[in-house]
Amino acid sequence: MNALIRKLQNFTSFDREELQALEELVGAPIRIGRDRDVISQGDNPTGVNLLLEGFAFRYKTLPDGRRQILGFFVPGDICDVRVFVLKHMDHSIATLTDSLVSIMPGDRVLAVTDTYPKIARALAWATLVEESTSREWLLSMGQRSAGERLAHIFCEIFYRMDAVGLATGRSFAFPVTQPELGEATGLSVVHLNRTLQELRRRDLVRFGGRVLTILDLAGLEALALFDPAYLHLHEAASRPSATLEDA
Amino acid sequence: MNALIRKLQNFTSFDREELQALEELVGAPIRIGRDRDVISQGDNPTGVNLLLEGFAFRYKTLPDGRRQILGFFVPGDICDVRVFVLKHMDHSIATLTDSLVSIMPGDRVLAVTDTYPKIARALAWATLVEESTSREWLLSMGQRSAGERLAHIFCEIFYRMDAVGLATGRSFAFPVTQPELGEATGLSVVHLNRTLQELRRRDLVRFGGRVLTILDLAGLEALALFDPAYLHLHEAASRPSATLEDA
DNA sequence: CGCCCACTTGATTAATATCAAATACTGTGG
DNA sequence: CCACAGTATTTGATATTAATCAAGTGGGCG
Repeated sequence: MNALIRKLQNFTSFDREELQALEELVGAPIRIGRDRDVISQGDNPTGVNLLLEGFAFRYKTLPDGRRQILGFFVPGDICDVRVFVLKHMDHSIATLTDSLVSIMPGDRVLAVTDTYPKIARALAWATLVEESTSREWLLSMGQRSAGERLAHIFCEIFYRMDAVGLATGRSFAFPVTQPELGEATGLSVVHLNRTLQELRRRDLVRFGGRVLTILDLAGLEALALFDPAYLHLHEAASRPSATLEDA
Repeated sequence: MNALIRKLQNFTSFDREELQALEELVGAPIRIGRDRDVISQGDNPTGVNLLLEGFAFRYKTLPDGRRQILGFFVPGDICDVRVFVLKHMDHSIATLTDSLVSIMPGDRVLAVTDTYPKIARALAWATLVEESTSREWLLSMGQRSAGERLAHIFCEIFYRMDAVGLATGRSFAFPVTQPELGEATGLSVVHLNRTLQELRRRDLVRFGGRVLTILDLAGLEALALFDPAYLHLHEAASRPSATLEDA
């Protein structure tokens, strides 16, 4: 079963027919090497990108080269379902590792969401969760200290990896380098390194060789002021009023 | 003509029937006083909020009281069309001044978007612009210095006010206090104040008495590394492939 | 009048960036 | 397998940015 389905099942459950439709939505996967753009700022988006395997991130740059990582993609994540409406991408998406990406043709997505309202709603949920995550990052950048910020990212990735079944206990692949973590937290590499060492020294995490292990989840969450509510996991969609899947 | 229509016309044009439908979508306005929540974190969203008059902002708080302003609303802005899908608001929206807000019932929005695909697409555009803005803010918080950040917010608000016809030359109402600007930029009040004084000293802006005047737009944009592309203004939607208004 | 803010200034401290350099690690060509 | 180049990680020293502390001014409002 693919990671997208697994992820959407955090929101709702699907019957056999819906599962079939979702499976068929995912087209031929494309292999993309490490550190390559999946789609670049300025491009005219033609399809909906889905990350099947590997890791990726969204980023934006300033004309002088400064780069900010806006969020990470783990398997099952979608690069914005309605990206079509705009003529030009206002940011880029790049791989962190060799990845398997599927480009879902827009008309196919449209057909499936027209036929299966529950799928439409689940995709809308995925988009809203991403927006919510982006808001939480903004809160982090503006108000959390370096240590809180880093701890918060670690907590988030853990919950997200766990939600798609990719965590082994409290350990999981997180193939990000320290320069990249610096760009995600808005810290210089040097300061990020020292901040990370502090988390290690406090026995909160182990991080090295592309694997992150959370040694003390409660402690890490407390430091980060982490509240998983913003990820909207396990929100069974039972509200009849939640029918606005198409706006 | 209301500000919502004016705003959506940055994306597309409407015929008489569509204009009528849009007018009817906007229900009885509700007056809300200054510094009050329009909707609060944890609330179950019941309708789509539209700001007709006044100013508001989206914010999120940490348990210890630190608050981050995530973005500003100017007249015509919508507080996320698909907010229904989620059970609980993950952030709050509050007024900056006495405001006029209309709550559009979800089923009415649904009916109109079902009947008028162009309206559906325009609303999707509005949502995507907001997400794009949120990403630009994240870039600002992570990579721009204090001065660049403040200049960038000033540029953004100017373009947005201008787009809904609320700027007089390069002057417009921006009734935000310095403590609030501090929460928007992630700076302490003291540092924000000094940063603002620096912009004044360089004759880039005049700001006081709730009115912002941009004295040197080119200079302010250069300092902020501002590129209005992320606001996706004047993007006439002519692409036939842009039919995914409902996902 | 008196209080609560908003705004401002100065002094000091804390957080973070920058500069410089050494050590490891990774993949590549020979 | 080894040498090498290019990163990534780490450390120390210093500079810059921004927060905090403290206090004073001024406006709006009950």
